[in-house]
Amino acid sequence: MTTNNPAHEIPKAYEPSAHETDIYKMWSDGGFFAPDTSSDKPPFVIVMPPPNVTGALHMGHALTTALEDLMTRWHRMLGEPTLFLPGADHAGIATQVVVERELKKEGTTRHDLGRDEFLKRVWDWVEKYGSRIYEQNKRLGASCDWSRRAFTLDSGPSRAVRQTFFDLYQKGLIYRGERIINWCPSCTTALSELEVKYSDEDGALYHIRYVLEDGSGDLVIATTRPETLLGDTAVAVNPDDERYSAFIGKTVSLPILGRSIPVIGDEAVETEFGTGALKVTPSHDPTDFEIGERHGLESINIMNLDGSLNEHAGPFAGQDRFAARAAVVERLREDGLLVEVEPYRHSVGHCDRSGDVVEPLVSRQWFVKTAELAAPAIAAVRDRSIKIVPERFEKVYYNWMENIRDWCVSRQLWWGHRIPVWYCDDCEEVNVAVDEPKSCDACGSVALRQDPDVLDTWFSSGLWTHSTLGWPEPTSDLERFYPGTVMETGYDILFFWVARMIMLGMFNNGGQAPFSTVYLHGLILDPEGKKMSKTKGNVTDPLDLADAYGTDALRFALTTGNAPGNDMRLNEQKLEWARNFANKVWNSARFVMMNMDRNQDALEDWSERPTPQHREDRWILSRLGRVADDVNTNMENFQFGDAQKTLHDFIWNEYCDWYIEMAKVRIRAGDLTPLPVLAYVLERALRLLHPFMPFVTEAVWQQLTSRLPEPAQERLGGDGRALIVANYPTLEDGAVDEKAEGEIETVVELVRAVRNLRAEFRVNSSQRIPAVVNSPGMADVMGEEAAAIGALAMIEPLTLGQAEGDAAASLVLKHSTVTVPLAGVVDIDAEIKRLNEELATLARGAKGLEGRLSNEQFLAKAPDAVVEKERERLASLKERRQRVSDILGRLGG
RNA sequence: GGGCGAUUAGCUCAGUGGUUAGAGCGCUUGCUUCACACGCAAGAGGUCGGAGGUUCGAAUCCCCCAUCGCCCACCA
Repeated sequence: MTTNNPAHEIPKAYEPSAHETDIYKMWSDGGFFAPDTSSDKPPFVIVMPPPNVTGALHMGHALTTALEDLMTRWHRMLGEPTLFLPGADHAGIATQVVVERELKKEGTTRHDLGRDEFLKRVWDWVEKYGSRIYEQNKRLGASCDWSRRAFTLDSGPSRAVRQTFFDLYQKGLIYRGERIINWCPSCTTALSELEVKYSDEDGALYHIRYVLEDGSGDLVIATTRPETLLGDTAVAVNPDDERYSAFIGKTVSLPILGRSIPVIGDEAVETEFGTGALKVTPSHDPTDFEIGERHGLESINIMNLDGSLNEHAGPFAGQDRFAARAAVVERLREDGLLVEVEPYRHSVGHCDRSGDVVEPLVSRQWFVKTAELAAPAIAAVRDRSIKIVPERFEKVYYNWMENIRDWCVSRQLWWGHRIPVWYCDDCEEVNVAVDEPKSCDACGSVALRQDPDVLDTWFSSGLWTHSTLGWPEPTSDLERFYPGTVMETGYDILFFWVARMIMLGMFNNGGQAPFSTVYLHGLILDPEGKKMSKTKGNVTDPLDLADAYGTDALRFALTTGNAPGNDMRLNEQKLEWARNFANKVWNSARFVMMNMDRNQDALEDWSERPTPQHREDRWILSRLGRVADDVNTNMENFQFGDAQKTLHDFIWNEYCDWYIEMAKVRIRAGDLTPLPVLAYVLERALRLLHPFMPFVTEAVWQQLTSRLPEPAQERLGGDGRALIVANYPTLEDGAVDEKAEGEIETVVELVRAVRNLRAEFRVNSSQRIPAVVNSPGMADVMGEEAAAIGALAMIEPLTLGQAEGDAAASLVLKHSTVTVPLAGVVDIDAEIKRLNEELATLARGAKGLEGRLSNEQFLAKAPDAVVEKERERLASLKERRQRVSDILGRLGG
């Protein structure tokens, strides 16, 4: 990092790559990322959603990191101990699939390797690639406490998993049962409801005839999965359906297999759908499973775990499910039992990971009883102990939580937390324990076998807010940093993760919610508004963008200009806009430092608010104070986009376009009093901007503050003399001066008016013109600012007073009238026309206001302040109208 | 079948009751002004998706409708 270069040697454009690495190292070496544990202030804690350990950083991660880091940095600068805790998730299925794919290339499988050898391979993989995601987050400037980084399979979080399982079991909230679950034949594991994604697909509705055994007729059923008829154990009709009520109690012969199955009546059957008769396959359909339970039907599983049919499928045993479907249909056709094949679009479930079609089937799995856990989690949001931003997601949360179903947590995988259950071979006792038991609790036998399955990845993720802090041990971190402050993540994992964290966090911590605010961000979409996905090939790598535009630009672009929870399209223009802003900051500093270096002798200590020498100084200081106040308010309300927009506009439009330009006029005239104000306001602006653009602000700040005497440097930057730990500005750092604000507003209006006239009359940009400013109430202001106005509007000479002569163009402003005598340039007729138009506009405005002010209802019901404001507006409009008609009179219009 | 969101300038988006609705990009015009062409200055461009209602006052609140997107839901 170059901190002491003379300003004229500073490059004209900000080059992110020349600074980012060094600055990050400086922060890291300085120890600024770790929370100050000596502080008495309540800490700010944000636990990073752990990315998949095998994954690469995508746009969603970049957004998460940008948002979490800006919150963290703001709180750090407020002097709060801040903990931004990073980590990674073992991501059960995802990781296992990746390694299995590797094995396949080598021509082997995990089964060939065996469990231990396979797990070794996965760990090797994690060793090799697991730190990639951390490095990527560092490139984004994440001010995480890396000394506390956690991995879900670390011993601490693993113990937390076993302890939670044990506690849930003790309270009867976890059980093992035979239930219908979603099975992925590719991953050969059970899935939870959430891991199944449904999509509408074209298929067929097969109408199949089931013949009554007493020869009295037949029933036609409709199904989308004809192969499952091999597992049918009944045919059901609605008991109120007159077409079929006579059949209830009879038996039909199951096509192909010829088994005798009963016709039953059940309310669940919709008379309207299909033929009104339903084949019942309790083993392979959730509705059928329930019907089976109600009627005590046998449940015949016809499928192997790889999706092929098993011995119960008779002639189709061994065939894959889709081949079997075709074969069954063919056989039905041959048997004359296929009545109709109706094209049919219906919803098909796919595995979230493999994309394979999911099969519902009955299987023995572990389930978490969620209703009891959900109740306090719902209450926590209702009583506002947890606030969801934006609020509309609370409704979504309630809806899901209030209809929550038991959570299948066992997975038939090898990579993950193995279920802490040991079965006794001798007495069949189920031993649930935190640590591996030596012998069976019931009979003392040592013939124990641990459950081969692992837990759903989201089970350990659900403990993340406290397992990372040492729970169940009563560590000082747990004591100090639980509950956390904000949980920031995408709305797409509200159910997967947030809901479960709230449930398990409260369960494990005596009902204490794991965080007080949930901030949900939207999705980053491609420029066409499409979701980014690998298969679509429209994925942009955030680090490529960071390379091209700088990390600050990427972060700024991702977090500005959209509201919480809304999706955002990202395009190059937006990144350019953000990059340009970083460059603007860089160059404004370059200007200030060049002037400081040039006038070193005159430079005073500007580390504290300088005494304003001029109206402009009072104005920019006042604006600084207001902006600081606005930004802090927006931050408190999680309106990050607004905070950044406010800063962008202040720095660019007010500080650069007006204050610097006005200051130039004085500096050129040899008045150096703007220098301390320029430096001070820039320094405070850098602090304000730091959470959003950490690198460029730190780079500039280091160079700027190196131009202060040592003691002042200390005072500015805290112990470390780094912006990252400087205090965040407040209203007091400026000083609201409404008078100065109003007066400069008038000056700005005047300068703009003259520029406008110049452009309209196509006055050569280098030609200075004369102007007369008539501003009775503001004469002293105009006098004092005359030099600046003259320079900025290219006026020469600037005369105060009443204009004379008629070959002139005039603009009537709020507090002044400016007249530019441009003999030979101004077309008087056109000028009269223009003024008449303006008169009409003013008259229209006045008429509207008069109407409103003569409305009794308005006077009676609107607040006094509003009425008063309208009166003032009307008076001002009338006064301006008078001035315009005076000018018209002079011109003879 | 429910629910949510979006619909505002050519494009991408801010803006939740109080002047004449804002920004960036793009566009037009003029600037090699000693911080910045990743720049400066001036400008054009909108009946805020449609209809109705509440209100002194509606882009903003309510009702209905339309289009697009997302989420949830066991109709085989």
